[in-house]
Amino acid sequence: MTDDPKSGGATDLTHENDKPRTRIQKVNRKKILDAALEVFSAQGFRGATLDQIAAEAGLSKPNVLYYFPSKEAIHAALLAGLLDIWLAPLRAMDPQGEPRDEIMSYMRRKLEMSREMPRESRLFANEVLQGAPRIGDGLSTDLKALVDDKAAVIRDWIAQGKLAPVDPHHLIFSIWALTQHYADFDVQVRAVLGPDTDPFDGAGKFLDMLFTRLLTP
Amino acid sequence: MTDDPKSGGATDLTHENDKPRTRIQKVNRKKILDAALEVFSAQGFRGATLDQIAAEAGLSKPNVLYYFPSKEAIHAALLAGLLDIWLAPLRAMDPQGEPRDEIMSYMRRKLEMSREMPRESRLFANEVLQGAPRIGDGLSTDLKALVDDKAAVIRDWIAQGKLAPVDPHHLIFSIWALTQHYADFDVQVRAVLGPDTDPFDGAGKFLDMLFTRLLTP
DNA sequence: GTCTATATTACGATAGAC
DNA sequence: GTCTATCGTAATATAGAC
Repeated sequence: MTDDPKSGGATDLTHENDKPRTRIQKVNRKKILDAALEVFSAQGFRGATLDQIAAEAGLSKPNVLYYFPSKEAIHAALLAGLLDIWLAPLRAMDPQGEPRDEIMSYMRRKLEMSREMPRESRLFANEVLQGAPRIGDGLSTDLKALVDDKAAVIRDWIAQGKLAPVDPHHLIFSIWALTQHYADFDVQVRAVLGPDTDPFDGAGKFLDMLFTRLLTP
Repeated sequence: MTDDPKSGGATDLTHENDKPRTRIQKVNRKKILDAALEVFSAQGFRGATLDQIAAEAGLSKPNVLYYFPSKEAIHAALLAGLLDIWLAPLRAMDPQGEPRDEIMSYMRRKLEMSREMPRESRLFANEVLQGAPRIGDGLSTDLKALVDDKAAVIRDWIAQGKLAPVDPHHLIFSIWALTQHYADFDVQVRAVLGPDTDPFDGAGKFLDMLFTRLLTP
């Protein structure tokens, strides 16, 4: 890995720029957060142990706690940026754009995130499924505000006859449900399809057809 | 929520008739399983504690372990019947019936289960989300067999021009995803819709429209 | 910064009185 | 059948040497 302080891919939840850090601090924090994402997303918060995270990160347990004050803090650091990353594609929906293109693009981008970032999806699913104890406020403030905003946009589009009349909120829920399902229920989907079928290939075609039919006036 | 020993209808996972038991055994086993469903579905297996289950059941912890040999055994008892209950509506899909009616009825019954049995839905979601460590085999055997069977039925219907051409497996996945979302992500849905809107009313209308449009040739 | 050793609690499960 | 008391373990977190 080359020096590259400004780097940070799509999956970067590390907030490495929040505070000044030495190089080794950045590297180790990143190792820990990646390991924690692996373990928390697969086991949930309570199911995960610091031993597992330390092993996955290739560090000793006390060393992990040298970089983060507690298990809770590691989890919080992961969740902190997640909602923003998760909602970026919805935020990008352009009121000036062509309605069906905008919605189809959103859906496709969301499905792509399920394929590329299944651990993040499952981390989020674990949190919400258990009542969102550590992210709950963000749902009824930030999330609700954004969704209400975009729902109003969709409502306008419908009023202008550019979309079939559908409930905007439930339209958005349906995109979440259908795309995240392929990340969150991955084992079930693969168990049903068998080992030789890629779930996302079929999902892409199916969801294209579904939303085309749903949205065409 | 924990009392009411005489109740017990659609949600009965207790298998009370498996072995002969005295009346008090039946009552207490049922209390424990209901409490365990409450706690496991909200916290996941590892997040749940016997203390919580015992408190919810109104029994002491050792008394809980008098009726079940271990925490694991309580969880297993809950999961044992769950897959069957969960798939009963799909099993009921009739190859002789009118295709769109059959699929619409399946979807509606599944949405109704999300409304009436959200805890069971979340218990299942927790299990699958974490890789189905305790139910995995059932997915690639029983579940796959049933879904493949019904997928063949749907394929026939399509070949006869009675349905729009859609991938049968992904059609079934879409029903699961869209209906279970309202149980599994309940807190999120309610946070977005606000306290005065019933998610399931809107969901029923929306999903009726969605699947009607999808399935009409 | 990193480690070994350890303090401390929480939890699953058992013993044994009643 | 039910309870109090308790054992043993595993998990979070800290102390302190290097």
